[in-house]
Amino acid sequence: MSNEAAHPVSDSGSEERKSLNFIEQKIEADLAAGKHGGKVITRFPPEPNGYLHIGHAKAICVSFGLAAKYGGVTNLRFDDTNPEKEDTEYVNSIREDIAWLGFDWKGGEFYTSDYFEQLYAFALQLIDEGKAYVDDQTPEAIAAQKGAPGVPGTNSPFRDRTPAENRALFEQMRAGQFPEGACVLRAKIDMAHPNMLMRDPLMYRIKFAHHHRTGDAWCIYPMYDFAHGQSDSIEHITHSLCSLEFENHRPLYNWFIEQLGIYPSEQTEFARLNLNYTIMSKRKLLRLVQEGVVDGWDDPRMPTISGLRRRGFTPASIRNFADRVGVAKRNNVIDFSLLEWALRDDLNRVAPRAMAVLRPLKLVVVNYPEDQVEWMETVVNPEDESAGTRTMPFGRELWMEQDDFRVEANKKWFRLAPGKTVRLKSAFIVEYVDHLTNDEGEVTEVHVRYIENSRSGQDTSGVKAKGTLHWVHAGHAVDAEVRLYDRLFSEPSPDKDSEVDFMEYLNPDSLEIIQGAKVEPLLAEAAPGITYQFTRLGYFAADSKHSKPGAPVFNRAVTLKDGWKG
RNA sequence: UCCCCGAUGGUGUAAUGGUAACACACCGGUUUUUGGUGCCGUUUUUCCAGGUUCGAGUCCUGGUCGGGGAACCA
Repeated sequence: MSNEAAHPVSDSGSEERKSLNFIEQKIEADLAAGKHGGKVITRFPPEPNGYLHIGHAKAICVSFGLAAKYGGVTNLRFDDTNPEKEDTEYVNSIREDIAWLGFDWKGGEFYTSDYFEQLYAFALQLIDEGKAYVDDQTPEAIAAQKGAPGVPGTNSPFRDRTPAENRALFEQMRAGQFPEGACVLRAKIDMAHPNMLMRDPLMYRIKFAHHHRTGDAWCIYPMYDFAHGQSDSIEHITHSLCSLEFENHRPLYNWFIEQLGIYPSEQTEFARLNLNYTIMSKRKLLRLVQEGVVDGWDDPRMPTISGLRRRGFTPASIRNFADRVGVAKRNNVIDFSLLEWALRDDLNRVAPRAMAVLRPLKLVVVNYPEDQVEWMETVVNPEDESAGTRTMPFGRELWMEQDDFRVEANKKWFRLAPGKTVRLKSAFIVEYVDHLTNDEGEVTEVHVRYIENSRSGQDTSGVKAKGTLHWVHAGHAVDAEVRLYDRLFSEPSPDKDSEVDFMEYLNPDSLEIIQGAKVEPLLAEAAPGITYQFTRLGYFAADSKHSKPGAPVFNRAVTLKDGWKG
């Protein structure tokens, strides 16, 4: 059960929109030119070394979305060439997150490690053609020979080994006859190339590490640059979309494909998503988890997909967000408010409404019979008639929100105060009678009188109430814990300053836990996966980790927009 | 120092040589039994200098500014 299951959302972007982003323009040009046999196959290539975040969500929406738009498919490929960092746990979470977002990898599920044998054969091919060599130098020596931007590098003394010699050496590398670090396989390109990545880049290194899929079958592993393009090529990926940081890699990507004479996949780069008041680096997110600053990768304050899910975000809202963000090559920082807007926009249409009082204040309807309970009918969602109606118990003793009462108030105050009259949502209009205070001067109880013929839907009283309050019947109320979240960082760009640790910018008030909130009976069994609108408060979802039937724990996904300038 | 990429309101994204537009944010109004939603509206924009052209955000040249670029990471 989820908001989306109950209300299938037609995907955004369906409305006519003439303008195409630069990748769509390229694809249409390619299609028009009959390139790639008129096909569009994309891929999403996560390294299984962490959890997916909202930045990946954008990339997923772009790669899967574009393929779908042009009648193609998308492959999911786990880029697992570094066994020391990768794990099956991450593979599973990545699968779950992509599926939850609403995409399926019709093209298939692949692993770069599936291609290790093929990649090895490619390496031998280059060796035999004199385009790759085994280098016995230390990492330090190789780095020193790289030169610098503007300064040409120098050739390795091992650069001119014969193909036969290189082949024998490389075979020995695979056979485990050399220790880690003893040698590497390098492409023979140009040590004076202006692009540093073209200065005889490493293709293979020795690692006696256990791989999550191939186990101990290999002790040499290909580097990213020698694996990614060829993997795309093997899968006949037509449009390999990635982030800007790989622009400098494109010449290398093309070089390997050209030298090998294999399927000409093409790489196109676009700007990754940046969101203010948060961080996107996997390494930093991991630190938040490891240092216990948050409650795991799926803490509702985390920008991870699992965190957003736990917080109460819907897949449709994230897809819509990605759509609004757009695709371009310019570096960008998106306002967090756009994400919140996307959530509200979706939830306003699909979220069932419910009554909850976060900070309860006793409200006594003094002229209402002591033992009487009436079940008031109300709509489940005013934006969706098909959602129907439900009933809520009403009686003499109710809970109201502390924030909705003031002892002193001016004309702009629409809520309850001495002399004021308000509507109790879906029930009666009530007028102030008096209130009680304790020794500290705090208000402990508010007394009102209800107007009998003002019942919701059958109001003949003629009385006007400017404000409408939410409430819960005391006798039927269920206690709940409610967790209110604010942005995790108080600084728009927590990693703006390399001198300052981003942890310095943590927002100390990013989580507020409220015990003893009072919610209407139907919320007692609320299940994670469905996000409710708590009337006048915001959108809330039961917490998947801590909520239990009868003892619910709610996460606030986002507040309602508050237009009150009081 | 060299290579690559980018520059349009506060933030994003369009305009594909022909009136700079859309969304978010902001501000104001209106509707409302959610101070929500909806609806209407205000404010704010082409980095600089030359050039081509009847006409330049768009093309050319130079500059400025910003981002990326050396890993036995991806």
